[in-house]
Amino acid sequence: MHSFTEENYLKAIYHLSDGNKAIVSTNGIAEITNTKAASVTDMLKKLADKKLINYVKYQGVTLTDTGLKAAVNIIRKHRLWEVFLVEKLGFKWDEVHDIAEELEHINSTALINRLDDFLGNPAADPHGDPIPDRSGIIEHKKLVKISNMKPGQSGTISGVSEHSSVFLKLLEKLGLTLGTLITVTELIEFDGSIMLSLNHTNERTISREVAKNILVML
Amino acid sequence: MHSFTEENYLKAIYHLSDGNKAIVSTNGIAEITNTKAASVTDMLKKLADKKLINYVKYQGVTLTDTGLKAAVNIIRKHRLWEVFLVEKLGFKWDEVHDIAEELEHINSTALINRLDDFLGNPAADPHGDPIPDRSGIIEHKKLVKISNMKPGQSGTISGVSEHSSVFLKLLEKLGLTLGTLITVTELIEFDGSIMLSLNHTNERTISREVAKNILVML
DNA sequence: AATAAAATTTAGATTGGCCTAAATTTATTA
DNA sequence: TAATAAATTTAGGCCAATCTAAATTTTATT
Repeated sequence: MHSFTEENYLKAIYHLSDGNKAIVSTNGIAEITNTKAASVTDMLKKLADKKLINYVKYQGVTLTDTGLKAAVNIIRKHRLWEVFLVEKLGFKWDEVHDIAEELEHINSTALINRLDDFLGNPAADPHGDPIPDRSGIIEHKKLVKISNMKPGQSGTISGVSEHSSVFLKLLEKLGLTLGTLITVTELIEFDGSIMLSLNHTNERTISREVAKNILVML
Repeated sequence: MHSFTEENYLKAIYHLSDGNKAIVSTNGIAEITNTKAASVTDMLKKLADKKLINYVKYQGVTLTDTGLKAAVNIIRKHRLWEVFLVEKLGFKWDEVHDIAEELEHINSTALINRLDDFLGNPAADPHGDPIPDRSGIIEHKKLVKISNMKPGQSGTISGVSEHSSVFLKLLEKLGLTLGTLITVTELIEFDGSIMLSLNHTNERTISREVAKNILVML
């Protein structure tokens, strides 16, 4: 289908446009693909020739319908493989990203659909990100950052917006894993940090930076 | 580690040298890698520079210890993935080769060792080929081609030396799958075809060509 | 042993993906 | 709004992997 590299660009554009068709910049793409802006420009021309993106010189890019479909399919594969790695092979949630990054490029619809069934058609990956179904539809849950919650509000941790291993390990250590019930008890005015209760039993104080990356279902 | 392409060359050399260190020809490699001899020559130089093969111009190549190790590791991955596809995802034995061909290049020792455990450390893949253990040791069973059996001899079908989908589907149709007990009842002198009984119940006549590609444990 | 055939290698080019340095366009700010 | 800064693109090159056509070496055959 598309080359390994093309797929990575499509995925990058998808992520930068927040899963939609927002305009994305050359430098933004360069940053998350670990390449230089000049290389990105080259590739954008190729992707535009293939009608996967709309590209206007100096103005940025958006995904076409075809491009979006392709990107969503890669996301689907990535997330299903992550579920497999955690649920079946016993990896931790902070260990699976790099491996899934490779597996997502395996090209077989039969494989991915069977894998989906084997896993019981999961709705979300180990980080709470929704898994597109085989027709490419994504069920977006309305989640709220802890940093946007008011004192007294409660909810269940249902996602994270930062996937680095250091961050995920920290959450684990703090007991802030998916499914945990939290209540915001206090906002610390001085530095914006936030006090929480976990499952009505433990207390935690987390920095604003951490709070921004934890998503809660109210 | 090594590039996708390098891995495919190593695998090709491995197969052509019968899993050993026999001398392999440029044309032979070109044939199974679907490239031209000139391309092979280029790559052989690179592999020789990296000490993965011993290469003497015009004389052919052999794998070095390092090269053999790398090749065996790819074989291990390929065969474990095949087991996964058949045992866990429900693919048929004639459907898994191409997918495993892609999966074998995924680069993670942790992944493959966990997969091995998840599958119960299988000794052979769905075609009966032995799976190297994590240290690279392969347990070779002494198997005999049906075409080399004498009338009256019995054994259990334990492998095939041809992996094409047409061949495997034929075996399925004939009931000549792994584990089937067969007895050679007669050799037909005219065309070399062979009469068998299956599990002491059914009769089958197979061509010499088919018989050559079925391996039996006596 | 000489010659023809087959196998292999070299020469020279192409394509995909990437780079640096220089040029151009857009955005910012004095 | 003119000048400066930032973002982006172009120009020109590099490397991996491939190819065709021509040259060379080995093998097979008179």
